Amino acid sequence: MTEQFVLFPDPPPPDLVRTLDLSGYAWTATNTATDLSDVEPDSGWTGAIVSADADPEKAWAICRELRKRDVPVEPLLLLVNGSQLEELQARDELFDDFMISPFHPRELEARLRHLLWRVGRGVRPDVIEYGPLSLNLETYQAQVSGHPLDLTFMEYELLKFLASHPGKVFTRETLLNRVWGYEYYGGARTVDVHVRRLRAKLGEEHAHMIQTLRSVGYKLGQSRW
Amino acid sequence: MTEQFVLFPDPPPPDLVRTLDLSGYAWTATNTATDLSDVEPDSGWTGAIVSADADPEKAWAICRELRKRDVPVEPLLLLVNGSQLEELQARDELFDDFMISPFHPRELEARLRHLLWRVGRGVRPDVIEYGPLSLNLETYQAQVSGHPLDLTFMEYELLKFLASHPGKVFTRETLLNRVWGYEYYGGARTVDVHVRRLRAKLGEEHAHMIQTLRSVGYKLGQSRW
DNA sequence: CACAATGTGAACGGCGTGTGAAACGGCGTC
DNA sequence: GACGCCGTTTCACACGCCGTTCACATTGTG
Repeated sequence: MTEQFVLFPDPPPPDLVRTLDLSGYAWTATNTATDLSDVEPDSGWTGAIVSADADPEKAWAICRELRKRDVPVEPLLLLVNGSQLEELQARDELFDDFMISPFHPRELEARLRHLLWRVGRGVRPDVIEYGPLSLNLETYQAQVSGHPLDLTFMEYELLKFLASHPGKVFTRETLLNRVWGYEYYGGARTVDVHVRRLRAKLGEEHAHMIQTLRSVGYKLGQSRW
Repeated sequence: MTEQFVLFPDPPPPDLVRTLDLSGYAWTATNTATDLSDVEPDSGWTGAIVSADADPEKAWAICRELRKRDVPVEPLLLLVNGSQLEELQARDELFDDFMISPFHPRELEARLRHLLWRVGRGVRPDVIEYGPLSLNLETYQAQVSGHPLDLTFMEYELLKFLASHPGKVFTRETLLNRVWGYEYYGGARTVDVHVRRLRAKLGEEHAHMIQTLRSVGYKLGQSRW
């Protein structure tokens, strides 16, 4: 119900308005980002759609304003015409997605839906996924490639922490601090045993997801470069 | 820098190939995700571009495969035609961005650039770079001109220290103190052996990056004067 | 040419890690 | 309160990597 988009400019492009209305999205148009706070809904803006068609310079300014707020407006969809594609370069941080106008109404719907899904996932991750691994944080269930894993509490916590930072290496010391707690005082070999059990439960096929870095620690998966 | 994209299907759409070639992106086409590991570059795939135009069902299957790997392929750009936009619904997790074909070559360029930028900044690049050399301090990965190096702990530490001060010459004594630790007491020739192994692993092409200064010590790279 | 410094190959051995099993401790049941 | 179960921690031992050292070859320098 409280889907409220910010639109630029005011008045917005007719085809944009038409599609939003048909899709059931509410919107508010503006020409200046400064006075946005006055009309901002309590739940915050759902996102922004900025058309750079008419006044590109001002559109970029609006984007910057929207991004500079205490709570940046996300997602931000940019509408450009074909000749403006080069302008996107070196401005990657100012928008989340873009679309070439004139556009297909269904494309706008699809992009908005996908953008909302993406930010929704980012803000409140109730599941952590990495490759074949999937951790449901609400139900404490874990599975690899569809097969559920019967993990104990500590095993789950360790795997969750590793999967939250894929590719990053953690020393046993760090793992003890972050997973077991700062007040924990015990042997570092405890980590080894839990890693061993995790590998066993991951199965031979996925055991290598947790890698050992000799005289350093452990990491889950690999990040490229 | 080896930018290597995975393309589906094989052969890929001609306009896609043409644009990628013109933009200077390397690519590999495939019809099955299973045999991808055989041709995967050492540095991993840069991303994937899946065309759902010809065979939508198989395209979705490919997307799932690419996402379920131990190292998920990211970013994944989906190519659809206008009538397939509805199929995107409820499949948000299978792609990062989509584009309607036929497409404007500049749009493809812009989307790829923005996608690469996004995934690139997603992981905070805590890396040391010097020339073709690149050290990821978080994952303890090292590579020269795209090829990963399989370094041991001490080799990595030594290379990291040298790369942190490019062009500067260090005596064996200094290296022992700074890399091995101040309390270390052992023969200085240990450094020589590690330098030798580093040179070997750097490959003949880059072995000269570590230079010997007779009766002084070692340095990495050239000091510019 | 002589000597020193460095490169090279190989071998030793310590130490980090994997592995199996036992001990510990909390918690619920009888 | 005694017992047993289960998750966790600790211990002991074996294995193999890899850091270190040595002997010898090669290169460079006065």
